Amino acid sequence: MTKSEKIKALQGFSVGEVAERSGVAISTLHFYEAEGLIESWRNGGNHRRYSRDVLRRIAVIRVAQRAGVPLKEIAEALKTLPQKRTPNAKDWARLSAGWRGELDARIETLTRLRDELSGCIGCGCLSLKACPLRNPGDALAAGGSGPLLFSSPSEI
Amino acid sequence: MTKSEKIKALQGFSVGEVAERSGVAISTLHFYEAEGLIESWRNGGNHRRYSRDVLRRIAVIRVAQRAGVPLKEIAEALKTLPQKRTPNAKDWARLSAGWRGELDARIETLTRLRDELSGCIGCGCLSLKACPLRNPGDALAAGGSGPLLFSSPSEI
DNA sequence: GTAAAAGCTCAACCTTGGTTGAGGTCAACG
DNA sequence: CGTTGACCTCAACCAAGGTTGAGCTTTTAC
Repeated sequence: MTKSEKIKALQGFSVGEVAERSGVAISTLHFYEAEGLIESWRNGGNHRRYSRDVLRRIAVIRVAQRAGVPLKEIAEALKTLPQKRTPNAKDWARLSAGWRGELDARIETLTRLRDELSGCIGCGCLSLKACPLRNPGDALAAGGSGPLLFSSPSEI
Repeated sequence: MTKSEKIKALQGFSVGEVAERSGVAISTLHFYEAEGLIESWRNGGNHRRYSRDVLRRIAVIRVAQRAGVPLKEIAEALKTLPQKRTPNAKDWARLSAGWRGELDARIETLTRLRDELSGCIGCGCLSLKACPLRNPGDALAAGGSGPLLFSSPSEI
């Protein structure tokens, strides 16, 4: 860390600096703070100051969003990070591992849908009684009590 | 088709019947009609009447939604269906084939993200300079002019 | 020392995909 | 013929994830 970087670390980043370095709009940073996703303190003139850690936090938030995790869930996960010390690699890895499961599930759901869709392109999608798309696998597997798209195959 | 089914076909389904047979709320059917996704005519008392075709249309809409296609795009695609005759299996298959491409792309994006995330769980996600999650592959591949998450790897 | 740039708060607005409710009409059953 | 239940329209509301703008203060640069 250079001397000027040490000063930076003590004074903190301004909201504009964080926006530029993270690629996130200032309004989004305000929004994230209001939603409890990030934190800041204020300087004498009521301007926000951020610690260096906020950059990694924002990176994690954006990755989780890409994985399809809603902000509220991300906020919950971030609250499980240690408050006393700066989170380390292991802490971040724990969050990632949790989200990987959700991501796996989403990929599997979409992959199943794609396979069914592929089959139906060949068979005249949605026109045959046996079409799996008409009766989503999940609802069927759950015992048929789910909200079936069509109550009887003869409907179409 | 039984005799009563023939009468049904002439008179059309009521909105309540379509809701029950399709598993979609009445308010949603009104909404879909307002958005140009489905059509109806009116009986003497200004009540909506639907042709049997609407059921397949709704099935297709819901499948496309599951694939992540926004309603506006679905509406566009549905407008390419023949207006003169009842769409046949080939017509529906064409739409499905188009959406399959989008679905493929979404699956690939998520799969790449998962693989990167997996790597980072092992490596101490987001803490190392080489972490691919910090600099999404797409932006990099596009020539680096995209909105990079962090301008310099040394930021974190 | 002054002007521009950056920051502040708070409320309003945006899109997507619908749901809810008020106030009124239509239809079907007994 | 009356009373339910189904239907109508239109406007308001919801959640998520932000963006925009007005009006005011602070900081920075010349």
